[in-house]
Amino acid sequence: MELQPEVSRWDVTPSEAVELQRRLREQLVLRPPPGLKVERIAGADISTEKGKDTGFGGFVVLDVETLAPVAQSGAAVTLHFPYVPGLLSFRELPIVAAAWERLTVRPDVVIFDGQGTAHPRRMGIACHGGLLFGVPSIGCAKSLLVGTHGPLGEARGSTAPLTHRGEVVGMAVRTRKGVQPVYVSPGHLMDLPTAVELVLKVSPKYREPETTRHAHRLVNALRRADGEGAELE
DNA sequence: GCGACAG
DNA sequence: ATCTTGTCGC
Repeated sequence: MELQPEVSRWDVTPSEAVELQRRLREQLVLRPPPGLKVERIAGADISTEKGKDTGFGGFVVLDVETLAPVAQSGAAVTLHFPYVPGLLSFRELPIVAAAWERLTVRPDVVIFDGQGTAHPRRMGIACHGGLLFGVPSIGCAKSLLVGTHGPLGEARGSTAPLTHRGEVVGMAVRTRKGVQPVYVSPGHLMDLPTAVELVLKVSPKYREPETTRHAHRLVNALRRADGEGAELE
């Protein structure tokens, strides 16, 4: 038996998970690979059911110019970690990883539904996922975990730096006029300006990125199909 | 000790 | 996240 790499170690207690995050963050690279070209961008998400312990995860890869889906994958995995603020990756990544293994088309960037560096230890699910898959990643959350920001303009594209303990850890971004902003932060192999630019690019019409919207629909469909006795791949 | 707290 | 119906506004 070989010891699992720390980046894919899920059999930990909440206390051990916190220590693991402190070590993993040393491996983070907060800048894009030189000459990064983004042609395909993916969204990852999971769906769970109230009284059950099965999680349905999936990826949807989009052409970054047309935003048309070019590939997708899904997987059902038993949940083994509770939802604990700050430790979301330990609950969701095992499921997302199973779907990643079934994804045949590799995206250039992955957008996660949650925080990147806008996290107590700068190791949100987007950071952990980027490290795990070795892919540039972005965190785009619907609400804040940590940090504060000043007011931002009403227009789509308006931004306001998100600060935590004296550091700029992300950006509040208005992706649509008249709606609450989303919170963007780099995951791995990514920087804040590039993350904000990409999120705006894939969110031309609605508050959330098209990647997230597609992934969310996919995993919910998988969950419902499973409940009806159907078997999907 | 109290309040906050991604999904 | 999930549980749920109608309802207010562009």
